[in-house]
Amino acid sequence: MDGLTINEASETTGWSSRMLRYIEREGLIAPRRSPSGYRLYGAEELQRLRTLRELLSEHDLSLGDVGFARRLNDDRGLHDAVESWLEAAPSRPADVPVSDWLRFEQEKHERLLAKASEQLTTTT
Amino acid sequence: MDGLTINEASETTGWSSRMLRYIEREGLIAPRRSPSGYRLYGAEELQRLRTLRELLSEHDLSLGDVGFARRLNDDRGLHDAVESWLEAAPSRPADVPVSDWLRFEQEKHERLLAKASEQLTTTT
DNA sequence: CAAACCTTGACACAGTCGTGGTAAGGTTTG
DNA sequence: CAAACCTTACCACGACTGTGTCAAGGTTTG
Repeated sequence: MDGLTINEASETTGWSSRMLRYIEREGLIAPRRSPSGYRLYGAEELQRLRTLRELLSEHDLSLGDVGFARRLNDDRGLHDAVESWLEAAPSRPADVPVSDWLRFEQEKHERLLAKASEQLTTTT
Repeated sequence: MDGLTINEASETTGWSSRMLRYIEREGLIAPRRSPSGYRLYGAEELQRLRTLRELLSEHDLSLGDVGFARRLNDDRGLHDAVESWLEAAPSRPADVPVSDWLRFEQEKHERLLAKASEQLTTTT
């Protein structure tokens, strides 16, 4: 029997058995099965389970995020569609120079100040 | 005034003004602002808003998914981290040949059948 | 065969997502 | 200045996430 059962894997990885099944359903880590259907986690899966925990906490990701990244890797069509949409234009469009953007906040501030002093002086 | 205000953009894109603000907060489409802070949507943004709708429905994605894809594009460190985790091992490890995997269900089925007939014949 | 595992499926529950609405307050323009 | 916009911030609410627990039933092994 070369492989840990789900509860053994749970102990060495820190993931609850419930979460191990959940992770599998998300398509992230699917251990092989014994002839009777028991999950058998090998050294490789155990390592990946540990690094998965780090990946999530260090970059503030959800399991769904990683699952989506996997979809992007597996499905070229999806990857290209998303990629082309993203590249179609940056979130701050090219025709809006950074200077304008940065100036926005400042102008707003100035206007508010101007308005304020106006109202202080020209009390209608 | 070259640009539609949020409600005008809402009418031509189908997104509610509420969602346009939400989409902006997700980092997907940030229109430039008038000096007083009004959002001004240009032709490019309007087009992207329409294609965004298609992207989501055709590939069954969420706004969060696209936002995450954007993070992957913008943050090389994140991209590499996720990528290396994914490449570390396929969800169906190499040491589990497809044939084994496929055979699993069948064997399970056979075992169940065998068990059933056993119990029918050797009634304890 | 009984104890101690494993499996899938279902109920539960707090938290976040996607959406709408409302409130309090600037902006624009007749 | 009043109507009709816009802004941000908050409450609401169903649906999905992440997680636990329990139930009904197979597997393994002393």
